[in-house]
Amino acid sequence: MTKHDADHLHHLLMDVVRTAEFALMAEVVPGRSLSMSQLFALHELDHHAGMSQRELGERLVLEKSSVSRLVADLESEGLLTRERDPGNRRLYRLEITDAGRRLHRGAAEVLHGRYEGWAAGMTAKEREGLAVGLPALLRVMRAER
Amino acid sequence: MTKHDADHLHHLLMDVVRTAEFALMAEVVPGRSLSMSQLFALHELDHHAGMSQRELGERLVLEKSSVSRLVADLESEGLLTRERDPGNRRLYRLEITDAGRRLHRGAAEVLHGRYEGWAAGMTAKEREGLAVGLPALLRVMRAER
DNA sequence: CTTGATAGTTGTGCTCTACAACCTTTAGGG
DNA sequence: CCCTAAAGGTTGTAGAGCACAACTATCAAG
Repeated sequence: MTKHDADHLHHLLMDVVRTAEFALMAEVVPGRSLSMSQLFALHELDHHAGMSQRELGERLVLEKSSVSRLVADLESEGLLTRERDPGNRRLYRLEITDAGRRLHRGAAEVLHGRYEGWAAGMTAKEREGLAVGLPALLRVMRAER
Repeated sequence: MTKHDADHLHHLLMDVVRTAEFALMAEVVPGRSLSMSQLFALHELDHHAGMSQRELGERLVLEKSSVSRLVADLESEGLLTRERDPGNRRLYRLEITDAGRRLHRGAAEVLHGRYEGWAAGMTAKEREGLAVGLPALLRVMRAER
């Protein structure tokens, strides 16, 4: 990897982070405004029901106080439920509600459409490159820590 | 592109945004704490001297008031200079200072090292995929808007 | 029963940002 | 020439999103 390559990647990555944040989050659900963390939380809960707040915080890389408020908001909007675990009443069991699931699926739908638009603008080689490269990038970025 | 592919990309992209933000910004400069926008601004100014604040704002996708404060901070830290354009005294000509350049180069150095670590953990195919896929992704995400 | 750990909550403050209202400088008709 | 409108910036203000610290409640183990 040459110095130029590294500089190139530097610029690319920062650009992707900035741009993707806009592109991903812009009006994902008509009417309602969802933050990245909220959307991510619903996504996690749709896939792994029964998580505790601590567990959710670990996945989202958020401090427990932030999770507490995040979850309280989602609950007050009826997107998830909190119930104390009978076997260990210190922790909550978080469950996504039907409304939450609908919202998440709806958002996924919108994003899906957005991806299709993007994919249509790329060559097969480029799509293939992303499919191979992005998971690898995640793998090594995570390993680093 | 199948539905599964889209869902996969959805997850991937959100993950990359979250993870990269951490990986990119963590302690880039020992001692000093630089925000993403600050770092990006220095990067732009190191490459394109003499920009106005409006121009910088366009590149960073920031409102002019945000740019105003961002730039004022960097100036007060001696990382850039502002001088009114003699030909049009409404606008500033922003110039990165030596200190700013050193800071930016130092950060780039650190990031460079980080990239090398990451690159070492990837196969040639994966690196190639990123080099082809990321610019394409940026291209289509930008076109969309 | 006490002590310490675990899960979560609340108070507080910081950073980053946008929006609106404002000032200054410039450019273009009348 | 003015006068008006636009362009570039600044400041007041407010909101989102987050972390840290101090607190409460529950549990586990000696």
